[in-house]
Amino acid sequence: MLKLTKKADYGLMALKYLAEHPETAALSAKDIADAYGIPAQLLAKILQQLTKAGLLRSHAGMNGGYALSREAREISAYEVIHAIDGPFFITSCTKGSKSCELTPSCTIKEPLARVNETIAGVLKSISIQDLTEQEHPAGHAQEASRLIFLTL
Amino acid sequence: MLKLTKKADYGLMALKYLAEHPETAALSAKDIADAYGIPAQLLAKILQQLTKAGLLRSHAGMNGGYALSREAREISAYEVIHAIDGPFFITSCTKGSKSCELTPSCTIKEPLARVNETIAGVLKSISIQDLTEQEHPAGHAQEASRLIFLTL
DNA sequence: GCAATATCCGACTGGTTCAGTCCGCGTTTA
DNA sequence: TAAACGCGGACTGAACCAGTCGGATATTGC
Repeated sequence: MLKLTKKADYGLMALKYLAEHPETAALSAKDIADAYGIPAQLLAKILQQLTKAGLLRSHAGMNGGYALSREAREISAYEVIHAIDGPFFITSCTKGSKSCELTPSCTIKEPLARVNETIAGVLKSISIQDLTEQEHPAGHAQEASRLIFLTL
Repeated sequence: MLKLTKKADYGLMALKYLAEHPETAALSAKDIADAYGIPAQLLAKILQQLTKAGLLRSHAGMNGGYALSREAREISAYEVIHAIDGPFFITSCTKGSKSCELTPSCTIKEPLARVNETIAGVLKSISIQDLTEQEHPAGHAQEASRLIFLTL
């Protein structure tokens, strides 16, 4: 449970790959898929979703492909996941669902909603750029999580 | 995506209910299920899992049922979720899986593993007791998440 | 213009997981 | 002894995920 779908994984990998190859004008879905050994057609659909969400710019035709629409530092992991898997909620019933109004049961939801926001905040603080800096050099992400642990 | 299973939800609700009724020696699965309007047989299985995990104490026979095996403050949401849904990982391939060793693809995993730990840390910091204090009175959880947002 | 290379998009399938149910067994107490 | 309760395996239907197929459209190079 609580795991990313493979699609979201692939999406993050693809964006990271694009961030690592800024010199090329555009990379095709097949290029990226081959680099990681993932199904090309599946990745293609994912990249289409990311394009529709405005995270990528696409270009059809020969030598076409995809490129980041913003700087890698300006794209958060949260945006990627959200674009692919849709809005996520830890609570199984979102506000407005009937199942919870009938039974005044879910007093649990309030604290969990706060957890949800916390997780979203963490994901928003991590950029594609952070993913490319696989080594320790005190990126945003690492500092943040260290601080979090100190405060808990 | 990234949502708790209903089972985990039910488990948290049940523990919260038990924490709110410390005077009674034991509550049956049916009692709790009726209180929240959830399927009794399903809840029963969940409570059994929590018992096996050591979070609850069970007592068979008439007037039997379940009771917390520790103080509500000493039981974390993480333990409950872990007991019901098993260990969770954000990354789709855990360490040791073959699919990732073949392709040296997953340089993404390291940062995501850190996110995973962060989330686990947040869940560990929330106790059943915190769930019962639905109002604001500056419980652990709230303070923690406020600090997190400041640091990010 | 034509063919190759791309993105784009809907439909489909097989597999897995989740939610929930059924049923029989062991245990405790009145 | 019978009722109330926990225990645990097996099963079903529904939903979702991963991946594939097929075709339409756009762009480029020759």
